[in-house]
Amino acid sequence: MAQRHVPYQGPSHRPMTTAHLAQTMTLLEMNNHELAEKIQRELDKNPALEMKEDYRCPTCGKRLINQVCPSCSIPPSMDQHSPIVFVSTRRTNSYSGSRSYTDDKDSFEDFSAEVEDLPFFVLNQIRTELEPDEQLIAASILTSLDDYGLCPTPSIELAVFHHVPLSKVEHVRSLIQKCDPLGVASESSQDALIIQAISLQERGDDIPPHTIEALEDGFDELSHKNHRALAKLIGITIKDAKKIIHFISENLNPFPAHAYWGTQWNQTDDKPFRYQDPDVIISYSKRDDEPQLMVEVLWPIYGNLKINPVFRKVISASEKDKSEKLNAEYQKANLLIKCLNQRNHTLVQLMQKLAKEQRDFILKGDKFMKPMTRASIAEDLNVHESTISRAVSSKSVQLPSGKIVPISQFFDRSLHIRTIIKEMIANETKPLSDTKITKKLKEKGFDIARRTVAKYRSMEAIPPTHLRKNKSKT
DNA sequence: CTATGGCACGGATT
DNA sequence: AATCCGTGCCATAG
Repeated sequence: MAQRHVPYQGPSHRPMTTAHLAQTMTLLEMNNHELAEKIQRELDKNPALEMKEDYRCPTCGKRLINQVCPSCSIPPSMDQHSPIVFVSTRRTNSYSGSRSYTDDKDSFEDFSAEVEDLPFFVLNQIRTELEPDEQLIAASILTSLDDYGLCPTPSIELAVFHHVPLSKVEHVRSLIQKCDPLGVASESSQDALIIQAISLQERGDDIPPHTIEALEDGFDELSHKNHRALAKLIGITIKDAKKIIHFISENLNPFPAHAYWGTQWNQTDDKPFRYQDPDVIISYSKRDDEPQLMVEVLWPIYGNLKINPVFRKVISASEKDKSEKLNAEYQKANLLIKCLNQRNHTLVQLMQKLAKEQRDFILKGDKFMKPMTRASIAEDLNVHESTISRAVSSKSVQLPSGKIVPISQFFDRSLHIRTIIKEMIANETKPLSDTKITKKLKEKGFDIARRTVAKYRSMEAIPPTHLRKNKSKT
């Protein structure tokens, strides 16, 4: 890749008119929700534009296979670390004007603030993965959540109610349980805990051996904190049993609704959580044993934007004064389409880079976040940094875990240190003071000031030393 | 006296 | 040019 250290953008580099540039910028800034509305508006007022509801690649026009464009997806190379990136027409729930926030913005907000947000939050995470009938089931499960985030209604009952096979209900439920407040909509606390433990294990966290067994078979003993009975039941030492109980009480949450969910949007503004559709979805498929990342840049509308084919003929057929006006509309339509392609291109490039650089973060979690700046990305991609800024702004991405986070989180400079601090405090025997944490971090090679540790701590809502209890560690 | 939180400054980032 | 973030200094609480 040719490196250009002086970012240069000008007419000679790419034949762009100023209008083209300006519009690309505006479009780039928008997230899919805004863009969908914008496109709808253009569609309404410009007869030269036409939306065709077939499934062709928005970028190159080729027919999509499995919602994936065969030629535009950046092909997987031998290198496992390069993710597949493509523009996807997968449906999200925000679609051109069908749910307009402008009309009933207030009522919608009131509604979501008043009703417990959790069901919405969860449903929106998985809506795109569900068939329409499954969505119904999901909705019904989620609306019957109790205050703890559990759904005590047995699956069979739901199956009967909806006249669907039991396996289907169970399938939907298991999908829901993997959503953000992990274990949500489980039938019981026990199930919720099991799900959480399994997913922690899958994520590669250290969990004491036999934890899952203990949860499955020795739940009574666990809840009474009866070390001895538990140890006997599973056939482990009392010490290990204590470890398990400690681990569970510190890391798992029998009441999913009480966990912090959606914190990444909450922490900045104190407004109640508001769900936002992702603009990008990252998932992975296991191939061999290395997961292959797949990045879908979502296309904001169902169909494809095209120039209305008859429009051209109408232009030449009409009289001069009228054709001027039509021609202008034609140009405008053309421009919009070009700019949209430009936007897609930039987004794909950006995500390609991000997914490659932050692979560990995406797969393994916050701890593996690599600090990076927008400027460095811009340099690598040979675009102006403001371009990256715009592309990143107000967009969100759904990670394989189902969490939806703003793309700007990929540029969080302190996230990895914060996670390490969190971990240190979680594992501390006796409360560590900020100074001690600072020292420990220095040993690990993180040179940050004591004051900064304090800041991070408060960001993570961890109480100061003297308020933290002594944790007896076996 | 030690540990923390508040305020504000300067440099980095956007 | 505007904003964000890390840090130092100081007051206050324990």
